Amino acid sequence: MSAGATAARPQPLRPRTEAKRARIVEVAMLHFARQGYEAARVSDIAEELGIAKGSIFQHFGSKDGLFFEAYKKATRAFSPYLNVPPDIRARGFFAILRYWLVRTEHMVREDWIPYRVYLMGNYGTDLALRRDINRFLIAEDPYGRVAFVRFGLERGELRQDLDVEVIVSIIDWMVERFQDALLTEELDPGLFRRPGDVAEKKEARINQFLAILRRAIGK
Amino acid sequence: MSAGATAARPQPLRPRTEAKRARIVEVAMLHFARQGYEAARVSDIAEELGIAKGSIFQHFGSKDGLFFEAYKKATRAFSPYLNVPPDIRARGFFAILRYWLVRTEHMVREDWIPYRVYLMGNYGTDLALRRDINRFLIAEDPYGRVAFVRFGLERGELRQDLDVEVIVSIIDWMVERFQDALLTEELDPGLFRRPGDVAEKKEARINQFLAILRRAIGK
DNA sequence: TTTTCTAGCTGACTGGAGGTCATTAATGAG
DNA sequence: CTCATTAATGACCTCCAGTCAGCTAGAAAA
Repeated sequence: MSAGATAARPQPLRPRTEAKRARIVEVAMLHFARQGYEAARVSDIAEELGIAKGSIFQHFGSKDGLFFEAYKKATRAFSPYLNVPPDIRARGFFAILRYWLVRTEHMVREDWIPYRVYLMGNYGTDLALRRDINRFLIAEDPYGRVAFVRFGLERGELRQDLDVEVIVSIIDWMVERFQDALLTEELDPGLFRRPGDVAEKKEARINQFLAILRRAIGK
Repeated sequence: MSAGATAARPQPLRPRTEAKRARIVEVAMLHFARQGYEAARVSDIAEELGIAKGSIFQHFGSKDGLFFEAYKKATRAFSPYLNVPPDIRARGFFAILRYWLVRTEHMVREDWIPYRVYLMGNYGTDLALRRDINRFLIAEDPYGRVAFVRFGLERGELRQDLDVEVIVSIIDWMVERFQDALLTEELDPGLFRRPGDVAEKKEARINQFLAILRRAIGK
């Protein structure tokens, strides 16, 4: 455990080395996504790449370190909030949010590899790594959450009397809850009793969430 | 992995057996809390109890199974929402919530053993176990969240046009975020820049959260 | 009390995982 | 071509969850 992320690397690294690291992370992401953190085997990853297991440890220090890189790659693969079609953007903060909520489902299914790794990082790792992950999210803000909230504030759609962090936190929560619900459904369809009304219910949920959010943080 | 919780046990179990299970779970909780899931050793737990490691596996099937029992015990150790002094209760839903938010900090520090195990269950376990945990929370509702929300609805303090589940979900989120912030602070004091203003900031945060919540779900 | 039965306990054992390191190979600058 | 540095290898190590054949204690039956 202990994580500590990647080993320090002061020099800029040769390009070939960088390329190899990328290949390893790519395959690792797949294995983590398919099997979960525990069940993923470093030896399998090495075998699939046709390299020695030792190499992976040389590059990433530990399985934790490898996962952390995979997690970072996964989060970077997602589109920032403000990356939406111009017409949606023109309609403002809440329209953008709705756009992404509706999309979430597609993303979970289509782009499931980074998605699962991302979820594992949020829910499925030990507290030690979680700390590094928190740091990373604060430092990089990969989905441009802060910029998104600023956008809403500048357009006058959001209340001015709240800390930006608080608003960001609320957005996070909503999106996470939504993903969580989708994931749970996927893992355990029995939770949704009547399979017919899932779609409607989802639509209704989105509307409820957005309405709540408007009242909570909207002007 | 695979979890699957405890082995099936149709018979009611002898009292001595039940007592021993309880002792094991007790000690396990402590070890998990102190060392985290990964670092906790089943053999250490056995040694501390003066029993054979094999016995633990006989009782709980796996380390996962043991953790799940510890998690359940931890959650059951917490007080339900509605368990507050009468004068607080008389002041209604939001007063109760404030009461618990203010207490959270004490609880994290004083009652830290179940607390850490609880947090590990929420954040720090593999997705496989998370499914069991979700089921358990839905089935048992250990802190009486649903009853609490009903209380608020009956008093007319909450909007009638929202699903109970949605309100419960929002409450959960807020409490979790709060705990998370406290835990993060504990793990990494550097995140809070000026150490002096933490207390005030916390007070301010509680107020902000409650204000947001009132607008979001209050009548 | 004695015998029988069996749930529960034991602890040596295994398999397989992450991780190490001395050695070897590849790379690129001069 | 030479040499210094970086990367790759794979045999090896350690450690731990999980197993299992046999044993024990205590309750029920005789």
